[in-house]
Amino acid sequence: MKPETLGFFENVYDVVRQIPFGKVTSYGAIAKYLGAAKSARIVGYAMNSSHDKDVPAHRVVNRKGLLTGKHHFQGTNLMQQLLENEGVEVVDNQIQNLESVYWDPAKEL
DNA sequence: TTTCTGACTCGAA
DNA sequence: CTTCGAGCCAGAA
Repeated sequence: MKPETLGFFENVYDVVRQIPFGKVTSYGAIAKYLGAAKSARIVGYAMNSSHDKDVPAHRVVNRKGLLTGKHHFQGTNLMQQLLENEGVEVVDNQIQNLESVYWDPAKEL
C-alpha cells in the first residue's frame, strides 16, 4: 500500500479498525500516531465520513473520554450502549475508568 | 474557484 | 481558576 497516496481518512480508518474489543482511543492519539498530532479534528471529521466504512467509530472518543460524537449515531444512546456492550463503563456520555480501557496506537503499535 | 465548517487538542494569557 | 486562538484535511455550497 502507499499511504502517501491515500487520503488522511484511509490512514485513520486503518488504525481505528485495529482497536481491540473493549478498548477505546482518542482522536489525538490516532492523529499523533499518523504523524499529524495537530490533526485531531481531521480524525473526527474522518469518523463523520466513516459511515459507509467498516469502522468502529464508537471506540473513538475525545481525550477526556467524553462521547462527543454520540449525536452522530443512530438514536440517543447507541454509542454508549455499544461501548457498554464491550465492557466499557459509560456514565453521562463519559467513559469511566478510562485508563483501564484506553488503547494508545502509538504505544501498542 | 473561494469560503466555511466540523466527532479535537494544547499552550498562553 | 477560565477563556481564546491556532493548526490540520476534506467535502459541500
